[in-house]
Amino acid sequence: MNIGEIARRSGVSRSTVSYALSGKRRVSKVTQQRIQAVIDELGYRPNATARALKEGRTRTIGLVIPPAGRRLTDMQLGFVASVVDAAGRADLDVLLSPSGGEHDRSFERMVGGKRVDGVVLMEIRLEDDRVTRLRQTGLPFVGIGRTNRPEEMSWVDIDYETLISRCVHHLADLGHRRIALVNRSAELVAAGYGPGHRAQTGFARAVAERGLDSVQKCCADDAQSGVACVEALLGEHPGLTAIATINEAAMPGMYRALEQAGLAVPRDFSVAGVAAQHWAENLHPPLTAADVPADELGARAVELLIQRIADPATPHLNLLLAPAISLRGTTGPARPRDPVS
Amino acid sequence: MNIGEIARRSGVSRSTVSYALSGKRRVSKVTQQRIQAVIDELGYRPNATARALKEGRTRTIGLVIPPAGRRLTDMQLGFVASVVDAAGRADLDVLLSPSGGEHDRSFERMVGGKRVDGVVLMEIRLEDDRVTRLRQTGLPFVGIGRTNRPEEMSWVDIDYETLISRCVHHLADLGHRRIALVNRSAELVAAGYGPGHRAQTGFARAVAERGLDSVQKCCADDAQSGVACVEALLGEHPGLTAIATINEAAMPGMYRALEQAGLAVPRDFSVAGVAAQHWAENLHPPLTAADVPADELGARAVELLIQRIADPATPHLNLLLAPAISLRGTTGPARPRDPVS
DNA sequence: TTGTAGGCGTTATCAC
DNA sequence: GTGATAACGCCTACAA
Repeated sequence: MNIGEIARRSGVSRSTVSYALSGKRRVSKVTQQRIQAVIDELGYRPNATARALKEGRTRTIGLVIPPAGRRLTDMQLGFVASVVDAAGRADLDVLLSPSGGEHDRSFERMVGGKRVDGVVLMEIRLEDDRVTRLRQTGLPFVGIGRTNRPEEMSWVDIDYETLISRCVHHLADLGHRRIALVNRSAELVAAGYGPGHRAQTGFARAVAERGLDSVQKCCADDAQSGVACVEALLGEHPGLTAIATINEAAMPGMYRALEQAGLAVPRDFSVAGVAAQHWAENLHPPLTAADVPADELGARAVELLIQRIADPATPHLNLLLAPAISLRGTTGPARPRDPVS
Repeated sequence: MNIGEIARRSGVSRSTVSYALSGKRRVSKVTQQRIQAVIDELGYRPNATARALKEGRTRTIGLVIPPAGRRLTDMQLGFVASVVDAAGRADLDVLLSPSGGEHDRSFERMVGGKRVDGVVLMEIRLEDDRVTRLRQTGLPFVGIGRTNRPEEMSWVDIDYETLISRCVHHLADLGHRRIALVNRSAELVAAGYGPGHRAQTGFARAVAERGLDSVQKCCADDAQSGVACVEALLGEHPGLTAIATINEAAMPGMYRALEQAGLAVPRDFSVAGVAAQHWAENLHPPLTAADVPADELGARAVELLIQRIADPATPHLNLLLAPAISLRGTTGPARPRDPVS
């Protein structure tokens, strides 16, 4: 079932059918109707592959997500959902590539094989081979996140450095003197994951500015690791009264460990973080956090990408968000731990 | 940059380059190396679109997920992850289509435009237009879930009817006489969502077999709705001592409502359900539940699909899983509520 | 061992 | 207002 068959049955040429469909050339009303009748009868739809070959574009964007095996955080999920949603609104399809490091087969198929018109890249590292590869091919792409040389690409990102710094200042304002940073997983940070490093930077800066005692810890992205992490922190640092974190997925476990240690939040212990708005609101208790508008970010990334696809010569655009901290009741005045009971 | 360019620079014909690449014909060592050198130098990769057009297949499968706007449950997420993972292992790419009802544009592009070699369908309804459409086009597809006429398609599914029935029997064995079923959202059930209906059936059957008092309630897929749902149940049914549920996403809220009502689990109130294994284990407290192996299910769906793509005449295969209930401590002997305090 | 040529299904240019 | 025809880039009979 192809355009030739429709043409034959309608008694016209293939080009006429094509034009009847696209409207790029006037077609007489009668032939138009005759063609439409045949199309409806046979349920014909143009072959997208042939069209893509002819037009030189696939009307598809690639979405590179963290590699298989790792569970997506709520924020990442929000990115994916909003990218897919925004693409759909623009009648673009989304091809998924779960790939992390270099030489990933699905990534290479997508990029090398020109399967997509552009790419949205998630979980970018400070040095990122995928960015290098994409720049080399000239395929339009937009990062949700950025590398060490952000001026070389288009991206949207969260200003983790500023946000974690604000968390620390907020906690310091409440009188906390010993604060811990709970980061993402050690592997991720070791691999040069941007937010992990920038959170460290912002934390270190704010802690220095306020002259606080501090400790940093990496923690895998799950509840159990959150429990272990906080247990360790409490054990090793008796004076600790507050945590700042960018690790959403570990939060439920962190709460649990505090509870089991007999520490009430925010009476005995404060927690502030950076998290997807939806997630922060639905935690129990709701987390005082810089609310990352994950949905908006994905949509903006797609907008930028569509722009770059339309005109690859567009200068690179960036969007660095530093959403305000929403107070939700997990932070309060510092109170020494282990009071003489 | 195409195969002709490589051929020209290597001083051979296009077919020789093609054969050098595919290995389907012997090529002398010297030409082989000359060609390879040029390819490496220019970084040539065959155009996937052209290849797809020629070969009549795209090496891509479609994955139809619940429509945008709704958040995926942990189980659905597990399906997506395992489908993507399994597809990747078979060097297949995954095209995403978030579409629910009928006449969805992205679904129609995917199916009508022959953008994929086969489709994995999620969240199937008892009567499902997408299934009708796929059957009509003849495109191979596999459901994660099944319609009213399961013999007409290939699918993998969870036997919610049996599992909820087992939950009820388990609770009845513990002495519970008044049990509630917390279902998925009213919209989903009204739309003919299979698991919702089959859970009702299994619940009704088991309740009748054991002569129990019962109540069924729909609940949206989020924590807040879980709170509201359980509050309503406790208020309207003072004798209630146990809940059976298939609503993962509402679980945290259900726990919270019980806690706020002063009911300890499992001492004062029991909960059993059907949930992704990963989710049940990580709830706090871990949920006594029939552990759905979401990862396996997605992988099996892809296996079936690959089989159907290879040979569309394969008879339909099914896989109906009824995993055992893992006791994790949210169910215990019935104890009357509102004891004279 | 290599080259020639046709065709996958579509769009768009040119001609009538 | 409509038709013939040449691409798009690749694969693969068929020929040499």
